[in-house]
Amino acid sequence: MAVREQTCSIARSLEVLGERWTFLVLREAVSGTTRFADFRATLGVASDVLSDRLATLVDAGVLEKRPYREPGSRARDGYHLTDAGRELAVVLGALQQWGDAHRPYAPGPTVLRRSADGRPLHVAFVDDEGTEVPLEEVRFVRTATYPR
Amino acid sequence: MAVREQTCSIARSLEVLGERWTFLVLREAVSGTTRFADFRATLGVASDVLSDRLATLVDAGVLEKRPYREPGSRARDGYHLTDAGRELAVVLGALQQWGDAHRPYAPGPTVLRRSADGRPLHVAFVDDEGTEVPLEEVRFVRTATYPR
DNA sequence: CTCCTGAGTTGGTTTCACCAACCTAGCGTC
DNA sequence: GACGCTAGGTTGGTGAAACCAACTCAGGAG
Repeated sequence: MAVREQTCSIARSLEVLGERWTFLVLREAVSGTTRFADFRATLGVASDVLSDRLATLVDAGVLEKRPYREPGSRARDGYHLTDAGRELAVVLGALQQWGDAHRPYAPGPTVLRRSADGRPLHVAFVDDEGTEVPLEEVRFVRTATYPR
Repeated sequence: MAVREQTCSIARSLEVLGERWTFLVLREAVSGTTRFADFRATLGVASDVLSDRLATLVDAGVLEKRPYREPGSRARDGYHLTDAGRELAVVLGALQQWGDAHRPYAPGPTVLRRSADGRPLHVAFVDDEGTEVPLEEVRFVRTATYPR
């Protein structure tokens, strides 16, 4: 990846999120995981890589370290989502719904998203009044200078 | 990344999309790029890597090769989005909006999404009636066995 | 003071991205 | 019909990054 500062906001997002394991770490974080050992156990990621990814995410303000103390144990740091991190739920939701639709898995969709009242949700483009806009009506428009 | 089949749909998406450059290739594809040389020129990616990524995306049914013929030139293959590929616009939109919000770039947001009528759009969770649902009301629920 | 456990760090191996150079149709040109 | 040009790759070598196993380090438990 080029080192120069990226004008494209997708590229800038990927500077933080684009490394191997990062989205999976965030998936775990969104579903409540906060401890190093729990990330490691559920993901099966090598500890040096996990250590690096957590540090990158903390640097970027996606996660924050927060000390906790298990009774009868010394103080340790847990990793908690910041507001910026919580907003990544939209990206994760979009990835999940695409995977459910286009990377089929014999046992069927394994994870669903539901609101607090239990109704099914999906991720979509929405106009400024909060109403879904179908994909065919969406255009990507470039408004400024573009990389390279 | 583990080789075994992933039960998580996010992980399954990332098997196809999670390599370096893939999202940037798709960003270009969504904005109309179809030719090898054009991907190369706008992204600055090495040709062997580009070749590999395009092949992966074709294999996964995200892109399809379609022959074209420039007048006075031989037939070549262009790379065009399939329906599955077009649906990735939601993921790209979500990444872009997060980058605009949380990875600031001095000149300000560089790319906006607008519908055909020019109104601004964003990406969000939506209920089954097509109405936006605020993030705080969204829960990720696991409905089946989970990796590891 | 020894053992255990969580949270990493360190060292060696394999994979992958990067770069430059090369290949290969087919077309236009002479 | 040989010659060069161009798009779309492939090949070979190098350095970084992921992977794995082993080790460290701090504090509490016994």
